[in-house]
Amino acid sequence: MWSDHIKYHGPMRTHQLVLSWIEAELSEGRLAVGGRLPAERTLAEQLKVSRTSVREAIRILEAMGVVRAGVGSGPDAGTVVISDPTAALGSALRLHVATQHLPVADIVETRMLLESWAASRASPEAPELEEAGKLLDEMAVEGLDVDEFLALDVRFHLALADAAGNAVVSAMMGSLRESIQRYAAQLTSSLPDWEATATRLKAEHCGILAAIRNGDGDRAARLVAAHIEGYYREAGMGRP
Amino acid sequence: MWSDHIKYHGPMRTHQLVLSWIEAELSEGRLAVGGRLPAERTLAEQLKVSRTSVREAIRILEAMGVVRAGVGSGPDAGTVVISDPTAALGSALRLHVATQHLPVADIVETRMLLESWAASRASPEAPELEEAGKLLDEMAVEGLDVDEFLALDVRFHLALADAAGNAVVSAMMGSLRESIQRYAAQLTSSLPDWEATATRLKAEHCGILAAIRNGDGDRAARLVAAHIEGYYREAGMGRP
DNA sequence: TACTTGATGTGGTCCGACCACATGGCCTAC
DNA sequence: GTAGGCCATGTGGTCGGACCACATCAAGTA
Repeated sequence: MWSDHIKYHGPMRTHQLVLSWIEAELSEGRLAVGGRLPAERTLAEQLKVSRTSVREAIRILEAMGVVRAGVGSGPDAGTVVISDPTAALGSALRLHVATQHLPVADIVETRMLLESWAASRASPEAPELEEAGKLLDEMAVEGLDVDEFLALDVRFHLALADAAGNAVVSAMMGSLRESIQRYAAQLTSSLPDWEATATRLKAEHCGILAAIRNGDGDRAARLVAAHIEGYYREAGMGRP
Repeated sequence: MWSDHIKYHGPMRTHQLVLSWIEAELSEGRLAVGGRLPAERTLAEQLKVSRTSVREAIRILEAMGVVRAGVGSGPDAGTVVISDPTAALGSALRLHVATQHLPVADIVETRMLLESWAASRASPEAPELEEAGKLLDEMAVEGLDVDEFLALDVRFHLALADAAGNAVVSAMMGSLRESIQRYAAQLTSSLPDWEATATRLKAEHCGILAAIRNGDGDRAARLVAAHIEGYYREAGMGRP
């Protein structure tokens, strides 16, 4: 006798009570990013629950990227509210990839979708493009090893995603990259000629950035899609 | 002296050790969906940690939609591995919306992006379209109240997303809807003429489904985008 | 045969203790 | 008067043990 879209959650467990209290505090604005939660022992007493349950709730919030816990005294101590959606989505996706219920191919496809949309929407004047340009300069120097190059590559792509100005898309992009990072590194090691690939990637990066700066979103989107698709194809994904 | 893309995680906390053990078991295939974790007390003894830490790890996995914990004996008891990515993404997004760091407008925009992509990619023969058609029939009957209609509407849209065959996109779609469900319900109550709106929505649903069945993905995508955008505009979002 | 009852094993909750850590103020030595 | 060391305080982190509610199953009983 329950509506379809309202799940029956049984008797609420204690840590969920704590969770909803904190979520309410956030929604009502009594708790904001940068603010601190009451100390665990205090909160336990206030809510008439055990410290154990409070801690379980905080663990969840921490895993969700909503809170950061620090020991000791001073500015870094206590449990403070942060906002890192990428952390939550990233570890969730990684775990579900581990269960083999999220195919890596679907993640790559989703990444192409989000990233080409972002490229087509990015404003030519977005400040993030500055950052992206600087990253390209860093990638251009000689003697970079593979890991360094890849780290810069990640940041370049994230900067492009940020330039579209949609926080949800940015967070999802970041988490997708994170969830398949290990996998991607593995792919890279199987490339026939890394130097050649790196040169090509750099050229494509420049093309993408130029297209965005010229206001040609459609072209940028096409280039991004080709860029990503080409990389994974060259690395031998999908067609074993 | 740590590479850019490898974060230094300080001394690993005990529950994280449990977490990585379980994640490894999943990755190595020793633990799969439907399988059960060792009992909390057993696992604690195996890993030489306290039951508290084991429980914290399990709490996180539960919040991530990776396991389900059940008391008592029998088939529903114990901690069993499931796979519900939507749960994780949904609560994460909802929490971050609460912190006001994820604008609702960005979520709506992302939903439009994902859903129109799904419509353009859906195969005309996808079995999910059967389901979608049945849902349209149910929505056509007279005397449905608003909540019932909305519940069917959600399922219709999710069915379309599933028809594209990308698990990541499906999960993200579901979580986006979940995270703004309360908000959407609030919007709906402010509609000037619900009956008229419902009639229009039903007509647009039929048009979308027909376009997909005809293999006209581009048209379907355009219709979906207009469908969603029109709804939120009519309800007064964005342009106050 | 049908019912009751207890043993067993599960997660759920709570408590009290101790640890490591970081700060701040007090107290001492110079 | 100042500089240094030291301890009180408060934070999260971990642990072990206890008890509860619940569901099943097997043994005993009517």
